[in-house]
Amino acid sequence: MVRKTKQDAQATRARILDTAECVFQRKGVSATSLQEIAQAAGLTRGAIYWHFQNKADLFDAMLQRVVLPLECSLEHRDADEDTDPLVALRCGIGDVLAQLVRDVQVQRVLEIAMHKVEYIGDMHAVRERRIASRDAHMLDVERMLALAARRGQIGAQPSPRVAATGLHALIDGLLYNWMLDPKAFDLQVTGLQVLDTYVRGLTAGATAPSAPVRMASNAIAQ
Amino acid sequence: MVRKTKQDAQATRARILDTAECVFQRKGVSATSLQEIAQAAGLTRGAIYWHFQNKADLFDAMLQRVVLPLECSLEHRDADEDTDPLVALRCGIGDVLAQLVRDVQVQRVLEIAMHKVEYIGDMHAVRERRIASRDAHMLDVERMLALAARRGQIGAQPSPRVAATGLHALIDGLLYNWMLDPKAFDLQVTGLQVLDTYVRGLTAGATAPSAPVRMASNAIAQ
DNA sequence: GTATACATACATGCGAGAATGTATGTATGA
DNA sequence: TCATACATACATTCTCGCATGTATGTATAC
Repeated sequence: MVRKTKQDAQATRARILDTAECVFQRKGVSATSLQEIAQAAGLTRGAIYWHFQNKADLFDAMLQRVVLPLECSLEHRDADEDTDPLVALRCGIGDVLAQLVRDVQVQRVLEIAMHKVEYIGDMHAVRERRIASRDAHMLDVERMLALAARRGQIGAQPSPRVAATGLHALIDGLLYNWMLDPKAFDLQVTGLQVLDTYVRGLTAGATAPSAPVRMASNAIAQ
Repeated sequence: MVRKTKQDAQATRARILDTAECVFQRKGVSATSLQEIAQAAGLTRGAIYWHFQNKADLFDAMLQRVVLPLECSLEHRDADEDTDPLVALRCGIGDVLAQLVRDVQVQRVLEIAMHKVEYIGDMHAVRERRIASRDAHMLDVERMLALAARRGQIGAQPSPRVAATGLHALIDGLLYNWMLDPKAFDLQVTGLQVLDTYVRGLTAGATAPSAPVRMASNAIAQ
């Protein structure tokens, strides 16, 4: 083949990532050779080794491409502090669920990250970043729950940290099980119902009368 | 080496499984060769091929050895129908958490099953059984929640199915995150607190006055 | 009791393939 | 002309599955 312009090269890079997503999802990360990805993308291994150091680097880039926007949308939600923290929380999570339901690419990458990769060796760095990302997100949630507690919207009984841990576990578990079998339940509907149930458990020990949070602003599209 | 008695052979088989657990945990399933397991166990590949058909068969046996007792303890809980279903639910989950905290072997296998294996190809059968097991357990939980709803202990608002899905997701997420970083939180304490919060969210819509379920019978051992 | 026959419980050796990383070739845009 | 963007070729290293070897337990016959 011939040398391309920089835009063409970026397109090639994107094509490699797109192809890798599909092959990884189908065969798992460790069972997929770079040769397979290259062939499926209509290239050779040389192209992959030009754009990425090795398979771990490729996997990392693939993950970042999807996860970064997702995290940004969450952090953006946390920004507004004048609004009701419980409403903000519900909206943020609702957005993530909605995005996941509608975006097939996010589904692919999340399925790979949860069920089609072994976090060892080269992937250890990826695992570390996963933990860091989780901690950051949990700190945000914890901060919002602490604010809600100060406002008397929820009780102080489970500490904000514990409450945040549970909330995060609930969402993680939902995603985990939905990825395992997407037709087992409706992620958006069930997810919001379950989330509301958990939050209702938190508001049970509230000092202030709890305003009905449900169905605030997350219209279930389509 | 020489031929052993049947008991010796069973010991060899167990040693292979024990060794496989450790190596799988350290290096991941797909990156572990049977040669490594054999060498770590002080044997050769011949021994492994005698006891197991291949790596998938070995992995399956390893999983069954730990999961089966765990499932039995859960189903045993579900048997008593005359007691309070919510109490029974809490005790059952509390038992599982306690067992997980105290048994290092269960921790190893669960970590492997969650983070160190890719569910594709040969492992697909394992994944299917994982789904089946989850469905069975969720049916049990759903049945108990339906009973609690009929008794007016919890509201009918989230259907038993949705409530069970959330409950299962909550536990799954807790285990998943704890396995990712065991020192992030105390599984037993946080787990029960979070579980109580969720159940409190269910009881919020109850018709009958809810008896305090907390601290019923799950003393946190040790 | 013991000799025989067979199954058991491994060890060892071999062949074939496949994946990785690197080194090198090559044609083009700038 | 030179760096870029790939393709191609090569050497090395594993791994798997099978086939075969071997020595012992075990049951049965006599």
